[in-house]
Amino acid sequence: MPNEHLKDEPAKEKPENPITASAAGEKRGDKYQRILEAAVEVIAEHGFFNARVADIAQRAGVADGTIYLYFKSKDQILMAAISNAFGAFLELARAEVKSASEPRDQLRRLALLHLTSLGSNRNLAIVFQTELRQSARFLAQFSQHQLKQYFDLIREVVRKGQDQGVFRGDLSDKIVANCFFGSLDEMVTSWLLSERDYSLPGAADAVVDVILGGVETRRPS
Amino acid sequence: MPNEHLKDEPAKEKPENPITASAAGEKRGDKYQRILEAAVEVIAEHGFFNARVADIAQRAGVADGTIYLYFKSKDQILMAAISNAFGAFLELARAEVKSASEPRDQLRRLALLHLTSLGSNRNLAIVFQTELRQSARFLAQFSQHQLKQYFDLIREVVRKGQDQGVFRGDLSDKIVANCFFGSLDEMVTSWLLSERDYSLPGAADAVVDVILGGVETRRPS
Amino acid sequence: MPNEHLKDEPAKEKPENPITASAAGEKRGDKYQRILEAAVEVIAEHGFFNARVADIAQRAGVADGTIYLYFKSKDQILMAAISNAFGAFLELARAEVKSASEPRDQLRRLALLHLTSLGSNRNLAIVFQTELRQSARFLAQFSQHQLKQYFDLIREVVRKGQDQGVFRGDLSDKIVANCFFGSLDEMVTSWLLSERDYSLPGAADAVVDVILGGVETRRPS
Amino acid sequence: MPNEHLKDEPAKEKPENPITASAAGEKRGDKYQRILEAAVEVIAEHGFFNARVADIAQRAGVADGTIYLYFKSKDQILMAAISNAFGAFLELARAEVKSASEPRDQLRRLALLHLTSLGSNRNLAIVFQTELRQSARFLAQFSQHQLKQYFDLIREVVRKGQDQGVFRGDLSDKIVANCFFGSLDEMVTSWLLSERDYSLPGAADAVVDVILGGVETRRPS
DNA sequence: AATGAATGAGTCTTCATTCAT
DNA sequence: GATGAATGAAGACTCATTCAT
Repeated sequence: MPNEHLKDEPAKEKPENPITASAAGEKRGDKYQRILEAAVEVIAEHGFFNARVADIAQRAGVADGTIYLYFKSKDQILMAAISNAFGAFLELARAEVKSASEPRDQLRRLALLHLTSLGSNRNLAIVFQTELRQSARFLAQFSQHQLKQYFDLIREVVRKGQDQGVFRGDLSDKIVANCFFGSLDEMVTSWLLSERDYSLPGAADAVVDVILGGVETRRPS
Repeated sequence: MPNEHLKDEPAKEKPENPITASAAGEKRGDKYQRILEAAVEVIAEHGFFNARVADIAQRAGVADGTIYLYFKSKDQILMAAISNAFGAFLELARAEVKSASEPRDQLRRLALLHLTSLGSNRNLAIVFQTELRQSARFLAQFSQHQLKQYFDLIREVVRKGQDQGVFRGDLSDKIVANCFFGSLDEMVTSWLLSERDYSLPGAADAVVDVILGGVETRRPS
Repeated sequence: MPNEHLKDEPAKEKPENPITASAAGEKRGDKYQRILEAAVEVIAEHGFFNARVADIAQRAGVADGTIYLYFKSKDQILMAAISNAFGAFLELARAEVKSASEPRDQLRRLALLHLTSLGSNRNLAIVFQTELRQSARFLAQFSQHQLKQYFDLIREVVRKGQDQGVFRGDLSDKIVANCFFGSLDEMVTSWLLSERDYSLPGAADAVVDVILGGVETRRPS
Repeated sequence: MPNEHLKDEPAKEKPENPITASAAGEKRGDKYQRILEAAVEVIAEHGFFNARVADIAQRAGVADGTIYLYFKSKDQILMAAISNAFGAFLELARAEVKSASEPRDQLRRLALLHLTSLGSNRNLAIVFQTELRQSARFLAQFSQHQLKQYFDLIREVVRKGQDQGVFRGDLSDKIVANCFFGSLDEMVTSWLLSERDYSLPGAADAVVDVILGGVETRRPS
């Protein structure tokens, strides 16, 4: 488990695929991971509904039938891929929160992690941005559970900030979390649709600036 | 109905489904619209890929084959439905911007329109939140064009605010627009996934508060 | 054609496929029947589990998908084919019973009908002999219902004969019906497995002779 | 080979599974038999075509691949199971015939054996009633051979009875054998489809009564 | 213009069989 | 001999699209 990643800030110095990387580790053998990775690639390329199981198998270098030794159905592959990757991300996010104690700092780190993680794995980003919502509705279990945990993590930080008086107390923590997540999410989306000629993590500060600016209590100059 | 929000803005006095409503007008006859509306309903219910053309036809009260007198393919239906609805929304958004002159006011109005429009038509909201991104990738033309116009509208307001000195000049207008749109977008998404037991437009002020708070130049107290 | 077997039994003067024939009549259009007939042919040839839907479609002269406009599943085709044919046979059997009043005569006629019907349509006979029992277990509804009615018809005749004193009263009507049906059934099976170089209806008298001989009350010579 | 079962008549006092029992004997080792028995169970439960080799393997407590060390194919398993069981039954039947000399007595014993054997092993009965005919057509060699031998045995008894003048000479021995076998066969089938709340061997006398009654020469009272 | 029966290409999934260990 | 993971061929079924009426 690649969680020993950051004391101070070194995490951002080696940001390649923090999510996928942590998913490795031979869980259920090599093929399980290969299929999962192939699935993310193919789904990113064609979208879930246009992705053929045969393509995933081929890209994973296994026979079609082998897929079904590891997954019950095509749906399950998507679920597993998202859940797997998001679960890893969630761990990182929690570690990130723990690695700091000041709420503003914590949000800043979360934002950076969010953009770094997705910015370093385009395929995963695509799956997250386009398939996650689909699955949220149709394969409903997922987002209700894991995504909510991410939100809860953000909300906790917000509430702590409010308790400490560094964040405005007149805002719903839920709305703040929505703005925070939504802003980051949209950054990723627009980055995906763009030529991706700029650094996504590089925009983290600006985004945090905006959100924190609206959330912080005004310090009389 | 979250409409009693403004005093002297006649435009919003008939806000029920501002998007869909404006799409009416017998374009290419009654059936065209009926099919479009049926498509939004069915797609909202099952998702684009699980929506069957036969279902759309049935809900529209026409024969399967009739669909193809009006649309070239299933893809075209989704495109048209989104484009149609979004085009109407875009008009409203432009009118909203014109109806005010102060940038902060303009953003406030846009936010309210955004949340009111989607908050008053659940089906359309679903299609926007879940299918729009898919289509952005697969039926690519759309978002590149119409969604960009919406973004550009926001960015213009932001830039104007920066020029006038009411918004911080050190922020990229694009990033601000992303935060603005992303926040609203996430509000809608979380509202859809929730029990929808609260008023979406009612949250507009809070969202604008956060974003504007981070964007406005700090007035020395 | 084994039809010239009887002098004064008008019912049997047009016995070509009494079962299938009566099933005709454009029920649900031409294709429904064509598919059913094709199904019987293909199933007779390969057995139900080895029969491919595509083959049935081809033999019926329709597209694969067309099958599913008329039947819900492959199983349903078998069910329908058997039920359809057996229903028609059941009607004939009832008519046959009504056409005579003397129990021995009634059994004689039933036997002749049984052998004539299956003897004149080899494919149907195969399906009945080999697939009926399978379906009795797996598509259980059928035999529980229709086949039971045939048995009940036989048992009624037997009971009437017992009441009238022409049949031994010390035998269970169920066992007698089993012997009667089983004997006929086995005649068909062995005929199917043989070269079919003899007339099946021609054996009716002998079978009835044996069964009746064992069932009749002994008339003192 | 447990065939030393009857001197006079005790055979019927311990009728549990005469067929299966005789099949034992470590032919080609323990696993061969275990697989055969598992096959009968699984096939009885699901039917041959719905029975998976993996299920048979599991029930036999061996690995999937092991099956193929003992059998060439799935078809071969069915063939072997039926052949094995029927071969044992055939031996019993021959012994039964030898154990008596009077034709009527011989038929009576055969009937009792038939009903006892199948009545004491439901799974085997199912396989015989439902799969035997299938295999008769598709795995053709079998019934043409073994089943024919059983028929021939019956026919010999019948012919001997005719020669001795105890059976009517005007009946085809084949037809009589068909009636005899068919009646017994149907008894088993109807017993299987019923709740099996009655004793199958208990019906032997009645069946023999009917058949013999129709076959015996009438003794002038 | 409208219909809706018909089409048939496309794909997920199963499972008998193999073979490296 | 024994295993069981892996294979991949095969087939039922769906549904967007067409076209004769």
